[in-house]
Parts: sequence; C-alpha cells; structure tokens
Amino acid sequence: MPYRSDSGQSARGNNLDTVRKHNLSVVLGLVHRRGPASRSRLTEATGLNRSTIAALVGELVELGLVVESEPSASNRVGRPSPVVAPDASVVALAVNPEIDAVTVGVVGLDGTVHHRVREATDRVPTAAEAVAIVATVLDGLRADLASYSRVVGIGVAVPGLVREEDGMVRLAPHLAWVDEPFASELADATGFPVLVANDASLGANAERLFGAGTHASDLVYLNGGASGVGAGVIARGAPLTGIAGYAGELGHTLVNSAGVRCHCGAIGCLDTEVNQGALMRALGLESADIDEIDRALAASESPKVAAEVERQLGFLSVALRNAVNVFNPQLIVLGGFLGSLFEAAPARLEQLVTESVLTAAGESLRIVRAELGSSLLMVAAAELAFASLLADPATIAEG
Amino acid sequence: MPYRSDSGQSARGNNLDTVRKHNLSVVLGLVHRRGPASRSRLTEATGLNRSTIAALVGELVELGLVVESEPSASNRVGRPSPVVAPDASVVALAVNPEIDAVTVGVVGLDGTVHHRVREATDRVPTAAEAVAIVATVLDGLRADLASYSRVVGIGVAVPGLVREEDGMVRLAPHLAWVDEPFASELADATGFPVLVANDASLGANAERLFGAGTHASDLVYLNGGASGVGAGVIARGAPLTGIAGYAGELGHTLVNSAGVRCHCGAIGCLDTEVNQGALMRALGLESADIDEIDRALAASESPKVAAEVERQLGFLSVALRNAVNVFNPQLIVLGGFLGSLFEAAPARLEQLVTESVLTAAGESLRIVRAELGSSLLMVAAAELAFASLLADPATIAEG
DNA sequence: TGATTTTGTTGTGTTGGCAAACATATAAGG
DNA sequence: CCTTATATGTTTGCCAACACAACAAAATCA
Repeated sequence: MPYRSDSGQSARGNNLDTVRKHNLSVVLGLVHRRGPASRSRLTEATGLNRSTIAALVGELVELGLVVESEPSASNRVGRPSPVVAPDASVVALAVNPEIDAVTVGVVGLDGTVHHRVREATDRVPTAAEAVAIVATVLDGLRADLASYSRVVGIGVAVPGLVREEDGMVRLAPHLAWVDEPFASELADATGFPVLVANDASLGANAERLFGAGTHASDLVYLNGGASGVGAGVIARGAPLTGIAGYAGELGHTLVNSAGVRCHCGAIGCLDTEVNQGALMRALGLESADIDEIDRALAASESPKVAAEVERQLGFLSVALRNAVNVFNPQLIVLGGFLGSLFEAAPARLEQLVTESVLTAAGESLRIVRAELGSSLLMVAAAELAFASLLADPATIAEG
Repeated sequence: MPYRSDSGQSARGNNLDTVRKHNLSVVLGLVHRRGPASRSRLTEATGLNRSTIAALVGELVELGLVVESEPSASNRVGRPSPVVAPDASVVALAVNPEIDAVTVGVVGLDGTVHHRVREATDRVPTAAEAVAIVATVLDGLRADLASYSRVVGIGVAVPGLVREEDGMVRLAPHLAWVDEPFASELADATGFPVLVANDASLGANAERLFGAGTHASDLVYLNGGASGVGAGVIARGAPLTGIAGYAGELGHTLVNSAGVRCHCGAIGCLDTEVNQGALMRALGLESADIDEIDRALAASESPKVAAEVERQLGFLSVALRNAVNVFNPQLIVLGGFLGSLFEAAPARLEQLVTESVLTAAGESLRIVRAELGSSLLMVAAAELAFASLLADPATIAEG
C-alpha cells in the first residue's frame, strides 16, 4: 500500500547520520513504549543485525538513557540475552492546570510516575498563578530532582487550544485563559524547556502508547470531563495536529441543528449536548468522581436517568458517526464520563453507531473504554517532554 | 515540534540500503512533483552533497526514469547545471468509471496526459462492463503503449468506498457496485498491476501535488459532482486513509438534524443537502457542465437561485465548520459545482465559516477553488499507479 | 582577456551496518 | 555428569553510501 506512506516524505535527503539517529531513536522508542526487552527481541523487532543492536544499545547506555541488566530466566535454549530497559532516572516533568487545581508530576522514561503533587486552588487559576504554583512545587522538589540523572523538560497538558509552534494557549474556555504565552512564561520561571499541548490530544497519544490503543494506528479518543468533551485523533500512528496544533476538536462538531449556542459561537456542538453536569443532575450526584458515576449508573433504575443516558448516547453516536466516516478508525476510546456512559449501555452505543456509519467503515471498528486512569495526563504530558529525546537520543542527551 | 513527527515511526531499523532508496525516491519525487530541476537545485533542496546528487541522478538515468538535458540559459554566474526531468516515456494508465462513461488515460511521469479516451455508455456500467471497456481501449492502444519505455500499471479512481488492501470496491452507490473485486478483475483482464482508490481522495492528493494545494501539508478537498459530494483529506502531507482506506467521507457527516435519510442510512448528510441537481433545477439547466453552471450563476438574478445558493452554502459551511475544527487545515479546496457555489459568493461562504469555527482554527485558513480541471482524475489516478515506483525507484524499475 | 563564481568530476576518507567466525551460556538427552 | 544442540554475545574485516577536498569546466563580469 504505497499510496498511504509516500508523499508525506520530506524533500530532504538522508545520510549516515540520519541512519544512526533513526536507529537509536527506534531502539530507545521500543524500550520506552513497549517496556524492557532483551537484545535479541530488539534484533527481531528492528530487523537489524545483532552486532548493530549491540552497538546501539552500547551507545544508549553511555548516554545514560538505558540500562542493561542480567538476563531473566527464560527457560529457553541458547545464550541468554541481556535485558535493556529505559533508565528510570531520566525524567520529565508533567503539568496539568485544571479548574480547581494544578497538578505537577515527575515521570520516568520507563513510564513510572515517581511523584505527583496536586495543588488544589480555591478558584480557577490564572495562567500566572499556575506558573507560580508549578515553580513553587518544583522548588519544593529541588532536592528530589537533583537525584535524577537528567530532567529533560516540562510537558504541559492544557484543556484548550494550544498553538503548537510556541506553546501559546490560544483559548482555554474553562480556565478563562485567552492568548496566554504559557510555555515561555513557565520556561522563564523554571529554566526548563517547556512544551504545551491540548490535554485530549496528549491523552489520545498516551492511550495509544500505553493504554487501550496499543498497536492501533488509527484511533479516535474522546474524553468527557467537568470542563466538557475533549478529543484527540491518531492517524497513521501519529497524532493529528493540523497546521497549527488545533486539530481534533470533535467536541465542536455539529450533533444537533436544533441545539443551543456553544461558547465557541456555533450551534449544537457535541460539547453542549453531551455533558457531565446533566448526567450528574439526573443521577443526583454532587462529586465528579468517575467511580461514583459508574456505581450510580449501574445502580440506578430511574427512568429519568435512563432517558438522559439515552439522550446523551444518541448525540454521542452522531459525533461518532461523523468521526468514523471521516477517520475510518479501528478504535474509538472513550474516557472520563463518556466511558461511564458507554459502560452503562455498550451494546446500545454500538448499535447506534453501527446503524448510522457507512457499513464498510464500521466493520473494522471497536469501541472501548479508556484504560489509563488518573495517571493518564501525567504520562501523556511527560511523553510530550520526552518526544525530542526519543526522536534524537544522541543530540538531545549530549546537548 | 517533535510531537508531530515522531511516534508514527515504525519499529524497523534503517540501513544503508534504506538511505539509498530514500534518496533515490526523494530525487525522483522532486522532479516528478515540482517539475524539471537543475542538479544544483536538487542539491539545495535535498541538502545532499553535489557528488551524491550526481550519483543518484546517474542511477535514475540508467534506470530510465529521468533524462538529463542541456542547461537552460540562466543568465547567472557560474557553470551551468544540467536539467533533470522525469522521463515522459514512463507512463501510468489511469481509469475512471462514471455513471455515463469509462475514461482511460495514459499519463507520463512528467505529468503530461498523453492520451485520453472517454468511452460513453448508454447506461451505468457494471464492474464487468467497465473492465471489458478498459481492456478493449487498452487493446486499441497496444501499438501506442509499446512505444513507451515502461508502463508501470493502472490506477483507478472510483466514486465510492474502496478497500485499500486489495482494491475491492465495497460500495459505489451511484454506480450501484457492491463488493466488486475490481482491482483483481482488471488485473486479470489486462495483465497490469492495478491499484484502486476513492476518486475524491485521489483528487485531494492531486490538487495538493499539482493544483491549488501546492506546499500545503494539511488540506481538505471537497468535490461536488453529479454523483454527490466526495471528499479527501491531506494531513501532515499525506493522504488520510484510515485503517482500511475508507477515510475522508465528509459527504456523510451531519449538517442537518432535520434532514432526510441518505442512501447511507443516516440522517442529514451533507450529500443529501448540498447537491448539483437542486442547483441545476433552480438554474433551469440540463447539462452538468461546470462552465455552464458558472455562467448561469453569474448571470442569474433570480431570488430563487439566490435562495438555493444561500441554502447550499449554509449547509456546506456546517460541514466545513466540522472539518476545520477537526482537521485545522490551512486550505480548503472546492471542486466541481462546489467550486461554482463558492465562486458565486466567496465572501458569504468565508463569513459563514469564520463565524462558526473555533477562532484559532480559522486563522490560518484559506478557501480556494480547485485548479485542476478535466485532467484532474487522470493525473490523480496515475499518481496512484506511480506511487510504488516513486517510493522505491530502483527495485520497481528493475523488477 | 583575466578574475570571479558556480558547479560538475574525481579520488580519498569516514562511518554505519552486515556477515562470518568465534566464544559463551543455556537447555535437552543420554 | 557429560555431550550436543541452540541461541546469542563478541570480534574482525568488508562494503556501500555519502561527505569532503582538490581540480576542472563553463558561465558572467570588469
């Protein structure tokens, strides 16, 4: 299938450096994403010669990015192959500003969340306040951070539209942030390089790498939270960003021509029709804990709840119909309260979607609930900070 | 911006062969897509050393894929650089079955359409009939085809859903084809390798490579024809295919909850609300010639026509709002009668779209009319057939 | 006409990965 | 327990691809 892979290529030529860079990136990426692996497994996965793998792993060890350990007992014939694992003491900082808190995490290259600090705020934090909170938290972690071999930078997951180029938060409606140069301000305040992106886009990527979407090259992720519906799309194995980084806003596609006006200015957005507030009111719940929503949904026999679930599933299915016809994904991943809605009536949602999508596009489709729980956004944001290291291990780790 | 490019990478390692393959592909791709170029320009564009370019071009000449010609008078200081051009005698065959004809073309690697044969049919052709027509036409061209140095294969643009893997036409509603194994049957009948894809997806790619979308990495293409609205999306410089090749069906996204049922089974699709028939009825036209529609629209002062244009633009703008919020493209390209509609009131459509999309996503957006005219689908389908050659010139041209 | 500039050409050097031969560590079999 | 088979790490030499530098050629410019 040449048509799908070509054309996207750049006009730049390759040379030997490119090969080395690529191969280092592939090896580091494999152990980072799929976990520790023996050298023989890496040989198999990459198709490279085992002497080449030895050299690549050796270089990554010298760079302090991976560690080699004694082979585990494999009960297999032949000389045991040493296990290569990402160095957990290479870490990224993850930041997630929300309407009632700012969360800061320390995440290892091996995926473990070493620390997580959730600083609750008594009101919605401004961008400046969020920067200050992060700076303070990092100050408190100073001793801890010094114990790691390397801190690659800060990745930030923001519930809003973020300009990819410079990390400018163009609009985060629920935080009431407009055109906040968050990346540069946080970089100035902390001294770390900072990358910022939309929380749901990062979430989609994290679910693909470590969660429900492992091995899926084309998936659509929808997350329902207190601040609306966020979405992210993975196409051809890579996050869909669009020209400036604003792509994937499925929450602002039409699901109801007779709907109300959304804060975005349009009519009948998914975001206005499907929302946590209405569901919680029907359930009579106060807190927004997902487990609690799950329990309440499972326990409820109220027809009012059933009607509300049916209503929201109906509109959700319209958005999914559009997404399926447009993206032909193999997987739809539902997170947050959308996961609860789905789990309340999985067959119903599947039926609604199957009925309305183009038959062919619906064939290879599965709908699943998100797997990554509360650590999702920490891992997701860290991945953003790790990206350049993973893409070019030698240069970044040296520089 | 590492986040956008990484992650999509395969787990395979690179070696020297990969480098050579890539570089040959890049050079051939450059002259194919951007036209003849001097060796010095290739050096600049690829970043490779000029001795390397010399070797690469030499190999491509030996493979019979490009020709080197005398430098053109450039009026610049320094030794003139020979011009490298794709070999026009390397050709692909292009096929496009429609409701009232089957068109077959011969397209050179340099983009020239050497031949075009439109075989009109008195009724909608079946798949078997279309295969027979193509076989007959090619038989008639046998002498001509023998004069080319190489015929790489057949690319087919079908107005319907095509399974990428094997070229099975899953559903072409207006042709009334269902699950027709068109690629394999045409391959059996002609002896050529055959690749099949959706016409609008191929059109999107062609407009990006040779038409209105040159240099655009993220664009949405919508084409309106007698058989409905087709669409294709280019994301990150490559066609969006989805997991099986069905992606990009913007014609089947919701634009009107109160709309009628579409042949696809869903309600209120763009395809049902915006269509050529209604426009032609309002204009009192019979033929479906685009130039005629343009003229009639420009000349009309009828309020009924104005109302119909406004109605269709309204629904079109809803589809575009969804597309812009989801893809954040830098360009929307409108072809067929959608181009006519746009040209009838460009400011109006731009206003409708700007009002309803997320502000940030609308900033870097331009809406333009398609540039490629009647040769579009020939070039587009040929591109499909050329794809594997362009991706791996040495192997394909030798084998 | 000679200086300058640009680029093709040629020979040499560097580098990355491959292949083969060898070494080593495990399991299986008697 | 020793031998054999198997898988994989290790080492060495080789090859392919590109970069670089020196030189040659072909144009403009003064």
